[in-house]
Amino acid sequence: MVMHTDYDVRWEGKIIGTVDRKKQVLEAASRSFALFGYKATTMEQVAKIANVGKGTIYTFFDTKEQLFDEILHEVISEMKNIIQREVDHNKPFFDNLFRVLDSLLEFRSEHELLMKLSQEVRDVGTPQSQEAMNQVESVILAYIEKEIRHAMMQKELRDCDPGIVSFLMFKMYVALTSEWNKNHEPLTKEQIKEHIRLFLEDGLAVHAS
Amino acid sequence: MVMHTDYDVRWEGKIIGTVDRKKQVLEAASRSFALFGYKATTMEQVAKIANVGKGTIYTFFDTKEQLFDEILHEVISEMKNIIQREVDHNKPFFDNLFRVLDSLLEFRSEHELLMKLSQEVRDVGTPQSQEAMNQVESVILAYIEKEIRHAMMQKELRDCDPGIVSFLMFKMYVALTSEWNKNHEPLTKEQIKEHIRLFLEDGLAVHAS
DNA sequence: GCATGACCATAAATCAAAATCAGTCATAAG
DNA sequence: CTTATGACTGATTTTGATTTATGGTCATGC
Repeated sequence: MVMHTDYDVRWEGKIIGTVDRKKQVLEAASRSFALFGYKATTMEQVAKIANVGKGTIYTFFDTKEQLFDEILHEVISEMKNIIQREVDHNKPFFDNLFRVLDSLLEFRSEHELLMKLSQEVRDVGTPQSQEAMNQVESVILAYIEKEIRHAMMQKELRDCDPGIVSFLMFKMYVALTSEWNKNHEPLTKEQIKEHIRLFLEDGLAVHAS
Repeated sequence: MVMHTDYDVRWEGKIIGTVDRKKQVLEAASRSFALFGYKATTMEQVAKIANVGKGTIYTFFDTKEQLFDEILHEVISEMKNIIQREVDHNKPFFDNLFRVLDSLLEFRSEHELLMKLSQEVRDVGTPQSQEAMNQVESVILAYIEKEIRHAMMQKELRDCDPGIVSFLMFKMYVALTSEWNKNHEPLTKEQIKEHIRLFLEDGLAVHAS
């Protein structure tokens, strides 16, 4: 069954546009979740922003949680697209890694939602935001792990446990991009990349040569 | 002014022992803080365990916080001792690092208190436990940073920013010893050391040789 | 036929009463 | 006399009863 979501907008009898109510709702909810987090976003507020009656939202989404999930999966999907776009298996592992990091750091809209959700996890511990962050984390970890396996096969990386190493790489990234900022001036993108290179690519020790 | 803390314990007129009330209080409080955390430890409880009146505690310590601080500084001091005992500047940096890690992981009593406090930070966010963990963290960071500077001078380590690198090493350690356990089976001490070696000493990349 | 907002049940915020606890001090013990 | 003590106090936290807010429904009207 296909549901109508488009309606003509008329003025003096003439069609001057169409309005996709579902899209309106999704956009309003996106902005609200990114701005206020999951808990502080109310369905009435979303309806107001979307210029729709509250009941209308429930013709598209069964619950608040489903609406949130749809938006979250959009974000995750967008992240996967970025990754796929940037990864080129003809190029070296570290090239791909840094290009993906760069691109991910660019995407404001994704970042705003994720930052707000991780703040909500710290401050109130909303289960839905907790769960959302877990999902995002596991998507990222799965990508890194896959790439590590590939690079290991290509003998670009040493033999290692991809699960543990991907976990460590992710934690390192989070440490540099967000935990460091709690007590220090934020690092530049260049500093972040340089330190990831130092640990992953070169190693810290001076080797006999 | 010197305060009495020792008293003779007599039986049928004969001295059969002495009791150091301050030591009793410190021991009781140590166990209680490690078992229940800062907030859930009450002064009355400490008095009960120590077999003293509540008022007696206040002849040695002005406040609950001061009592806690004294115990915390004992722990920190013990950690510094361990470090000093294990570090030998004639040996390589990574040797020292791993020996210190080993010894720190042994010390049950220290670990119990610190684990309880970090749980308290997550679960209730008691300011005193927050502050305590910050102090411990900065002691550890200061040690790592000092050792990194020394190793850099000895040309054992590459040129790097000691502040950022010590921060990353610490975060890596925490990731391996405690964050990993939230979703996986704990790693063995050997696995932990092996991965720290992989990242810090060797680097992950296969280098042309 | 579809959007809507008043409506309902439940979950969250509020607030006052009750309980707890850090810290004091008058008294007891030695 | 000196020191230990636990009943006491005021401030803070917990509790639970009441109010408010919110997710979700549905009868109405456009």
